[in-house]
Amino acid sequence: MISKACKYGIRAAIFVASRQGGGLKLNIKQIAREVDAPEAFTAKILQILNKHRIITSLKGPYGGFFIEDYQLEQPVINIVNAIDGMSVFRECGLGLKQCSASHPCPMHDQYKIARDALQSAFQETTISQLALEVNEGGSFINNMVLEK
Amino acid sequence: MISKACKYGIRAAIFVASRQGGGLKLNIKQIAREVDAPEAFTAKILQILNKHRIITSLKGPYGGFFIEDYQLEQPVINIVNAIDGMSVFRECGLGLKQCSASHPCPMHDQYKIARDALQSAFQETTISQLALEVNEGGSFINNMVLEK
DNA sequence: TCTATAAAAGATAATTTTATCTTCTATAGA
DNA sequence: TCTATAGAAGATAAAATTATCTTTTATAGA
Repeated sequence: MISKACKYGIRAAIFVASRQGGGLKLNIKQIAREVDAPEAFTAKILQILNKHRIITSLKGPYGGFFIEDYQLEQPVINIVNAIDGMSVFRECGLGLKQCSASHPCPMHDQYKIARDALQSAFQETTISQLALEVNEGGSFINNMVLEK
Repeated sequence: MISKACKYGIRAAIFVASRQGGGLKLNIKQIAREVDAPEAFTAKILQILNKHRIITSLKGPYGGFFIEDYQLEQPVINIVNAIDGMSVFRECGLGLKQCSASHPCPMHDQYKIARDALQSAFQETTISQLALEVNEGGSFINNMVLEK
């Protein structure tokens, strides 16, 4: 579907957004811990997100990651695009190099429905919406802690 | 989304189905060529499909792969299940280990729509339907040959 | 029974993705 | 200006997936 890196990236961006405000900055260690992602790998992903201006980073003491107001209203698909690219939303369900309405694979129509639904899901949802949901306690960006 | 192996497998099964009848058997070389898949890898995949009784194989001279009548009406999801398993249709869109209506990730509802659409696409389509489409010339299971 | 054929099984290799580790750079504050 | 902090960049490693190669097994026909 989408890569693990991309999923970590979305969770990380949501977390940063959920803590936005008051000049607060988050460091890699915190972010990785809170979204249950490997630290060094998360650092790489945050780097990409910063380059694509999805979040913002500042080096040095008191530095870290944060999200600016204008970045909050971006659709989640921007994160997918930054990390995986947009090809998932164009690729053939049966792996053909060219597959379109004019030269379709036999599952083209059915698959397109699912692929378009996926694209809409990411396109129509903003980072701030997800952060809000998490802050309201209705949803989660880390794994459940299992009771013993 | 689904693995390359699985896509090769679906294309191969459709091809075998499209040539079904008259006791005709197809060998690995032909199948791989016709569906534009690497030969040795296709052999492995056909092995899996045979084990799961999605297609049938016979060793030895005049042997090869074919599909029996009862196998033709199977939904394509059986192929996905044989090669990739059913987890794609259950997994969280943001990669959480547990994600459900009661402990959802913030994209749960939107993602579920796409994931369910994908499952339906594979569940509601049979191998014979796709083979028929290919035989009628309306769709393709190999890459277009580009004119020079 | 022997031989040729074709798939199955097993071993190995290449590639991609995920993950980690080390060094470099920017920045704040003393 | 010096030092400590924290991200960026680069190199390396581990794991998973894709792909290939070799050997074994089953089978039809001579």
